[in-house]
Amino acid sequence: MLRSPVIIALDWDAFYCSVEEHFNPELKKIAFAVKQKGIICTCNYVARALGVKKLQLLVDAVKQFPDLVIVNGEDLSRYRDASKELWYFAREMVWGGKVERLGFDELFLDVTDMIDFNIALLDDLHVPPASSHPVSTFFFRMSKEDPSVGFSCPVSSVAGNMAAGSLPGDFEGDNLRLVLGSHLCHYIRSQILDIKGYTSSGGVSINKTLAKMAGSSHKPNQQTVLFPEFAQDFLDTYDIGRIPWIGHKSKSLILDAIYKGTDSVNHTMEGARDATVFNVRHLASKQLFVNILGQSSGDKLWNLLHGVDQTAVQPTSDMPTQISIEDTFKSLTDLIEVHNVLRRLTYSLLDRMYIDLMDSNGDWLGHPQTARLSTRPRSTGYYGPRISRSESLPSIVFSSSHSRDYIVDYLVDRCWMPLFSKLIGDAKIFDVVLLNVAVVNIEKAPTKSSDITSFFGKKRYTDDNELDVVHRAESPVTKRAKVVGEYADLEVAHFNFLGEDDEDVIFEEDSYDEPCVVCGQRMISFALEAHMRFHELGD
DNA sequence: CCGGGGGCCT
DNA sequence: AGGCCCC
Repeated sequence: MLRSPVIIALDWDAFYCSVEEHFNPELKKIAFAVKQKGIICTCNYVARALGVKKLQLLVDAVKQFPDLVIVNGEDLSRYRDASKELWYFAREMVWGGKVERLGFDELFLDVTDMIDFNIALLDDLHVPPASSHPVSTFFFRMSKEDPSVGFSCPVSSVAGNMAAGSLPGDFEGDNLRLVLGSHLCHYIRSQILDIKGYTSSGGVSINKTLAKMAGSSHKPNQQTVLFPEFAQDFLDTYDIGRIPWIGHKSKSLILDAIYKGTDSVNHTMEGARDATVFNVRHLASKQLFVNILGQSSGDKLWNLLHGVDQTAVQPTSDMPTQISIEDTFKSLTDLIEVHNVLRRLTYSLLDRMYIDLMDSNGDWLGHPQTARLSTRPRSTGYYGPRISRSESLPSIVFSSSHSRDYIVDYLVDRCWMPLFSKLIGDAKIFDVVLLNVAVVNIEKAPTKSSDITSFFGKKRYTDDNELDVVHRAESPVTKRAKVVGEYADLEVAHFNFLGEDDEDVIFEEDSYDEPCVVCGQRMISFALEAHMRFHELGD
């Protein structure tokens, strides 16, 4: 018999607010909201009790709630750091590190292996069906190696809520696995609260979508298990637009297709078209979905309506696939202003690269290959589509021998401004409401920290072939050496750190002037701030 | 009056 | 390069 996966979805409650409360505990007692530009992006539960809404216009909110405290949340650094910290912490507890991050405040945990292992232990105990032994408890092991690591839980009841409030027909097989999953979820949430101080909502089910929806059904600081036998009933009352992965476009296409024959008044009237999962399931078909959404999306969304979601938890990589920084404006028409904004954004972008792409030794873990500039013309509206242009990212970005100011100026003048010209066309007259600078196509640097260092440590550089291998492995650095020419590159710097070949090393002495107070590593001064964040996050 | 990100697919 | 989706 095929066993179902056990998936836990976690969602940090009012995340940006929790982070702000972490920095300023006094906020816990008062109603406050986090704003970005003219919008309330989230608010704490004290404020929600008063009626403050997420995504409410700031002007409306302050008018309606004069005492509402407003915190600016346009700089995401603290939220990103906290998000990473909680993700790392959760990952420690999940075997194989199977944890996927969605946005800053949600995680999917594939705990199937942990459940399998513990179910086997439970079977060995010959515990009879729970109904006949309602008090039987079980020690859930969190470690395969150390039998003392884990927690005690009852196997005769679930932790937290049950979706639709329904007890399953039995507590065996997949149902028992979910019961154990609910206790594991509770334990993980408790650890996160006790040690990190963040409350969360949890969902437990047999796939990502059901787990996520279950978790959303009881908030905040609660959890919900959804047994597969109730999944269809649970889903049927939902509007299809509330199913994760069914967005506005898909919903609209689906409803248009279903109600194609109906009169145009009903078409445009809100609420005239029944969009419940139940209704759509009965009026549409898999074939219809495939026809209007394409094979892969149609198939996927049709399955979702039936509680079927085959997508695996994709462990989130330590390396982001892109890094972007943006700002929005009412109107931007002056090239000098654009230049100034791009300079500011580029400073932040470099910071982000030092934080997310450099290890604590100052070595690059990944090299973005592409620079992308996006904008939004005001002519297509504040919610119109973005347009973008890309080009190869100049390798000077990875140079440790140029000042940060120099790199910023280089990028703005040689990269972003030419791309901006491409975007606005020949007329040179423009009005844009958004600028976004990004580095994408991030290639993983060859793993060097242990392997290559020990290689350098043991070997002399007498074997040309082996040296060749090293050079080829570090091709991004080699490429940079061609551009930089007279300056030393990272490989040379490495030789120097290892006490090799001091004399032909040429780099600005000031560049490596700053020792880290934690580890003593010397590095370029402008990377130190980012470097300290690594220590704070425990690498 | 108009969030700042991020991922995957086509 | 853009479109969809998520938060």
